[in-house]
Amino acid sequence: MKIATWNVNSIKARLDNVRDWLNMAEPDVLCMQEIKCIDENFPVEALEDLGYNVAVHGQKTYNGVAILSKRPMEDVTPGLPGDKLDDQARYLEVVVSSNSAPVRVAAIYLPNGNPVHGPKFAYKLNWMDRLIQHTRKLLTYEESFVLAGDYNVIPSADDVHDPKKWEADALFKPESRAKLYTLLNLGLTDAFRAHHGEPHRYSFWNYQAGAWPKDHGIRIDHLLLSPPAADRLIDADIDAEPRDREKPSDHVPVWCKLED
DNA sequence: ATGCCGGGCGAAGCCCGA
Repeated sequence: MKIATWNVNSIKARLDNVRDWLNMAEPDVLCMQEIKCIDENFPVEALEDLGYNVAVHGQKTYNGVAILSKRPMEDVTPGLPGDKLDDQARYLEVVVSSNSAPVRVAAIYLPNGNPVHGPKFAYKLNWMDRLIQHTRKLLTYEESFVLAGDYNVIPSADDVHDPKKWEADALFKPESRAKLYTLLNLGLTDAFRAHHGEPHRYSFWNYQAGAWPKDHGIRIDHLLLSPPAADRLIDADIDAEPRDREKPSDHVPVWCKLED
């Protein structure tokens, strides 16, 4: 089962690119972030025509996540628990059926957190605390799950072209990285890193300053696997090809393959 | 380069992203 994550930066602006990639890569599941539309405006029919079931948790203008799955989805649950006042659409969880054990899949759009001196950074760290708490609960089920998304956290200096330039940024601040490590240290596996030790592989390149042709990127899109899912991990990679297309997203898809 | 692109909103120019 191939499971992918991609911050598409507006599904309306990216529909053609998304369709092309789905046809080429043929993932069983795609978690999308920053769809930037309300549920009613999500192109459900266009994606159903490609053979996908669709689950959407959108909002107007900003954020928004969605999950496409060729297999049936159950227990579709929008929203990260832990703060009833949080109205930002950044989390969607489903259970995807499989030939063996089903896989719980979450689409995650973790807050950016900049600027670091202010409420946005506090919101990011609090959101990560909620994700850690929720993950603790999921782990008690002892099942396969994949937390897939735009984490807006650079794990290490190997995951950024110029660590110095990013050291004061919310994506690379020690506080953000510490929370990511706390999450990983619960027993999760970074699917890409499990298959790739090489440094300087990126999932995001800024639109500005020729970041893509100069390969000035960062790795911030991750698939984090529970122990039973990690036992089923066959392969994982970043597919940078869509960044070279016309009207690209600034992020590219990251995927993993699990035994069915 | 704390805004160089790019998208939403809405119909100009601001907000936001990472």
